[in-house]
Amino acid sequence: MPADDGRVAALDRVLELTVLLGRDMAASLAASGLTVARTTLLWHLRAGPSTQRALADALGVSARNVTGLVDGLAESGLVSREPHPADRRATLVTPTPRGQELLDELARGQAELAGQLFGGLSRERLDGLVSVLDEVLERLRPLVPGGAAS
Amino acid sequence: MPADDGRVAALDRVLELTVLLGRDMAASLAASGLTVARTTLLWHLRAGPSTQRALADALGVSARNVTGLVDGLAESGLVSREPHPADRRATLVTPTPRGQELLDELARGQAELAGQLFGGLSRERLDGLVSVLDEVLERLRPLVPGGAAS
DNA sequence: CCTGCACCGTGAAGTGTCTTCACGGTATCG
DNA sequence: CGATACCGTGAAGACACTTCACGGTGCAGG
Repeated sequence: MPADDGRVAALDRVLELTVLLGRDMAASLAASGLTVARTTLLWHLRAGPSTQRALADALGVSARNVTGLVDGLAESGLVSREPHPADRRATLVTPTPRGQELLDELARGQAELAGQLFGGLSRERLDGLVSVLDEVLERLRPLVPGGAAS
Repeated sequence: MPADDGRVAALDRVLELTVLLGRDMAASLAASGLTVARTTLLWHLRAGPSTQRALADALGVSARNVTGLVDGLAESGLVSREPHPADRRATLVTPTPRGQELLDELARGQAELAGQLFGGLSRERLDGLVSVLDEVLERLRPLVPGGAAS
């Protein structure tokens, strides 16, 4: 069935892309003494401080795991735990000034990577790529538990 | 710079796709009692038996790690270690009949996923996607250490 | 008020994926 | 025959995850 071949070829490209991108991120983060999981948690703090429970839900991991990740980030001086003003059970995780600097740097690195990957593409091809990926994501989301999480 | 926005938007899509696909694979494999790393190793055995050294290079991990992964797969009865006919230092990792069955099943699952993700796309859009991804991969490969590995 | 239940975060224990370093066995080349 | 490079693995350890159990807190309902 030749119709299938094109689809499997596309999936192969996507799979290789995920592998390569994953390695690239892990390597560049490791150069800064970071790990992917901790950085992902920090990244979710751009919008502002957050409860560990909320972070666990957002990342799709157990609350216990968030405790460990925050431990590591706090030890590196990137986030701080502060008491929740209204709920004494919860703790608010907040980026420190150093964490904020790092977040800005991460955003710059992301823009740079985007430029390296998609820099020479015409407007049409780029728009086409985004629209196809949106369509694929729309189909993939319901297949994955917690796919609605951003 | 609005030109940058489109590129970052594309990268966002790719990143979300990575996360979702990773979860989907991990979940469906876990349902079969497998893990991603072990299955990846098994997947590289489709072409035939292989030395652990060769597997380490192909997967981009340390030789020690391959020992552990093969241990797990052997314990599950999916691969077997056999002496290399010409080099008594090396061991050849070979899929067992059960491992072969599993490989066939994995290939079917991959084709099914490709159908679910890209099924309704027109020939043009699918070809466009593959060509854009090939171009992006071409740029990404040199950025990643070991990017030449398949 | 105060009792029961749901919730927040964390200690304990365990699995899986990875690493580096050291070592014994083997191939190979001079 | 001997130096050297290579193959796989033991030992020890880092990190990302999990479930289960427990103490502290919030929030009703009686």
